[in-house]
Amino acid sequence: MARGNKVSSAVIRRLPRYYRYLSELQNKGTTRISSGALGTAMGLTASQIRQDLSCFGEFGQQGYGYTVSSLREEVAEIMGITRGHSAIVLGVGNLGRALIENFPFSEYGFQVRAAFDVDPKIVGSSLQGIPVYDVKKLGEFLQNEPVNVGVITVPKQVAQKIANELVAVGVSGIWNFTNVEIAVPEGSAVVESVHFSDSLLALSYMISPRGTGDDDDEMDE
Amino acid sequence: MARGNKVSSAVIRRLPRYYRYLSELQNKGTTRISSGALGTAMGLTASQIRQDLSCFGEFGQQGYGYTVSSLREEVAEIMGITRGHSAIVLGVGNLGRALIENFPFSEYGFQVRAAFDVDPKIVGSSLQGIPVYDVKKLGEFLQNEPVNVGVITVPKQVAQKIANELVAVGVSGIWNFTNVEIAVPEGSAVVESVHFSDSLLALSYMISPRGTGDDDDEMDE
DNA sequence: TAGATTGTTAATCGATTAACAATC
DNA sequence: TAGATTGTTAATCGATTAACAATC
Repeated sequence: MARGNKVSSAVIRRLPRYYRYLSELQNKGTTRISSGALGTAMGLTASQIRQDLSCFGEFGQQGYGYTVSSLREEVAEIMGITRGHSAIVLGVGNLGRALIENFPFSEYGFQVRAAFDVDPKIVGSSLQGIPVYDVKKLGEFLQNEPVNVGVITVPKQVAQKIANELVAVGVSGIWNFTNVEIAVPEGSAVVESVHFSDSLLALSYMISPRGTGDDDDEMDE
Repeated sequence: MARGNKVSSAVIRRLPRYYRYLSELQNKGTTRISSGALGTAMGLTASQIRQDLSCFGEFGQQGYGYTVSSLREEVAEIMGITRGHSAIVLGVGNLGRALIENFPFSEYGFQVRAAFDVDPKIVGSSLQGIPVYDVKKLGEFLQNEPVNVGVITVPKQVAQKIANELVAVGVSGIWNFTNVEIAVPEGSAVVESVHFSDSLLALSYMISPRGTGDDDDEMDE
């Protein structure tokens, strides 16, 4: 077990996929699986799966494989799902509202504590039981109730400004949905961005006659 | 110039970022840039940038660097922005509506032709001038007006079903926003997924005490 | 026990970085 | 011309795959 070593970004990005497949297997009633079978299902090699898991410990049994439910729980633990994260949503436009109303934060261990906006028409209301406050009250709110993650769904013009405020009060993660690169001081918060446009442009490349791409089959299909 | 070779996924994923930075530089009025300066701005090495670009041609000039506007155009061309893609949106819930109303498809060369839903309350209406049809009319619509990309924002239970219909009528790309893996027959359509949950779970890992991660600084900041 | 499958070490492959001749 | 910077080839680094002893 090569624990303690730095875990590469490639491995971190595969963890949620493992979790997704393991959850699916569990729902189907499958109780055990080998690295070989999981690899076939996911389009990865058995070697890679065993290598990936070995970053975190020993979860299998020789001659048997892995118990689906317990491996799933281990992966959940590794990713920090059980850590009881709290979050706030900055910007209750279409996207912010879509996330609050439809995205199952709690399934991933996050509790949304509040949302913030500038529009007086929605400030004071609540969505799914989550109160919407004036963004001016952000600092005040965070002083009383520290949160781990800020979800940025504001217009891109104010994204960096909001990020600065979040960093100032010591948020540890920023989940950024705007199409700009958020800059934070070295070692302050971690920024994870969902860049819709990057994704669409990659797709555009891949469907353009010349760029059928080599890989990527490894992802889909 | 190593043209004609297969372009790796890593390179394809960086193209949109190049485009983003070049657009920003252009907006700032910067007319020329060297691979060194661009690398510093983006957190990449000059070598990598030159290596990446060399997959597609020669765009610079020794002793000078690159002309921002023309490199930007070249990258746009490479990604297929100028190709005049058309798209339809499947599912006009919160997220579908958020995309239609806020995401600048046209900026990336996509024209949204129609949206589809099952809800009789919205079927027949239009958003931003885009008509919402009954999903039953999907096949009929596509016969008369072929589109390149289907954007899937339906509930995940029906995602695969919709994907099958899209593939059946020969769509070349699927932009999937549901939290499931879409399966398509080998060599039919390209699937590009925006997995919100994968992103949030990666963030969860990174903010969890043990998993401050090694890399990723290479991405943010 | 025999067969299966793990965790890990070694080999391979690919991607990133460094170096440098060409040249604007 | 001298300095800067490209495109490309070679060197390094890291990630994936293969192999295999350990063992359930």
